Amino acid sequence: MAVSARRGTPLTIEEISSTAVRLIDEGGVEGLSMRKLAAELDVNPMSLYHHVESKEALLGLVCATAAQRMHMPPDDGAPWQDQLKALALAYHRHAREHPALWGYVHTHPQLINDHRLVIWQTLYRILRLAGVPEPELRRTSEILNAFVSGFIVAETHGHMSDDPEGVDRNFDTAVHLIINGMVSFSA
Amino acid sequence: MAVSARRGTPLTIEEISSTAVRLIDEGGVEGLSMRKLAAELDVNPMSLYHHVESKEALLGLVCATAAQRMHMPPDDGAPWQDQLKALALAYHRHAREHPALWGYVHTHPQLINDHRLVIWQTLYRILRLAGVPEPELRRTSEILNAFVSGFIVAETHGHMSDDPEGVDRNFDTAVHLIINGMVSFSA
DNA sequence: ACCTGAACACCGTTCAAGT
DNA sequence: ACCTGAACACCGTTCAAGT
Repeated sequence: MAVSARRGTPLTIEEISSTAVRLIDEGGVEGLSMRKLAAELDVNPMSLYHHVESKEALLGLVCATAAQRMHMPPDDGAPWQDQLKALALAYHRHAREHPALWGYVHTHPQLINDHRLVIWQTLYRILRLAGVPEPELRRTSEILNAFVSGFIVAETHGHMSDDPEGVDRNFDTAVHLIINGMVSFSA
Repeated sequence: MAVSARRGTPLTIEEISSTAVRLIDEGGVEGLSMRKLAAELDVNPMSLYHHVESKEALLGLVCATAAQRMHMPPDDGAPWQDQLKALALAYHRHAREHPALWGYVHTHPQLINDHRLVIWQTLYRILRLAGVPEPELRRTSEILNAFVSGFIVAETHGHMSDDPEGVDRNFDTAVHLIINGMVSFSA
């Protein structure tokens, strides 16, 4: 059988990807090396290159994997303000689970640039509901995404001072600021 | 004279720092290595460690250097909306000069966390003008900074689709959104 | 098909030695 | 005081060889 001498099972991309996600969660993107990942999988470093073209490709895969784990709020018929807030909360929860990965995606946005992704479609739907005209959808969603990402990266990297009145007050303020800005924008 | 065998002059921190800024501008943060920097300075790699404790410390120095080059708009007595926009423009211009460094600072915010820095003091002044109460100044400025940084990182990393009606329309929209949000916030 | 070991060209950094 | 060369423990990746 063409099977590793050190393991019983052959490698799978899922195994590689989810182990990489875990290592990054634990030690940051700069803490991940092909060699450490291979050791964690109990495999020769070079075996990885049979499933992944390069470290950069691996990181792309890892970002895609993490993005798929993000769970979008359904269309529950609520007002757009509430749905936008729910979406922001989904970002927030996901970012807290994978802070290091979030920072990486934010500075390597090619990895999430595909506007067919659910996350963009959800944002489009909510912005339509808010009355944003069709040709402005892309622009507007990119801006909102950048704002929320910026906030979350700052927060997960400790750039947000704690508020004595509650941990999530900064986040609430940020979301309210955006929503208020949108309201007076469409008026 | 205790002078390098390869150069006429001894190294200075300024020389190290500004050369590092240039290398990062040219090839990104991951393109900078101590060895390349030393080669660029025509010096032995180990000489750098006499002026800088580690690569991480060097990057801190580099961020500080770049931040000092950022030129703040003066208090010209204009309405807060205009001054806030002018400040955002200053960010924008600076980010376009050092895009790689901006991404790095944004994910390593310890480097700019000091609220005594001019940039924070300028933001505080404008927010006071906008009627933000004193105990909310820090929170509010952190949020706005995160928004604008998020936008600029997205933009400088190619995450913003081009607008046929003008390059800066996305930026204008973003700034207007924030200002409108602030207006209805204080009302 | 899938895995491996040796090798190459790089890293950051320590340390003892030079002037 | 400032600089250097050799060395150590790491990297990502190529390539020819194994099953």
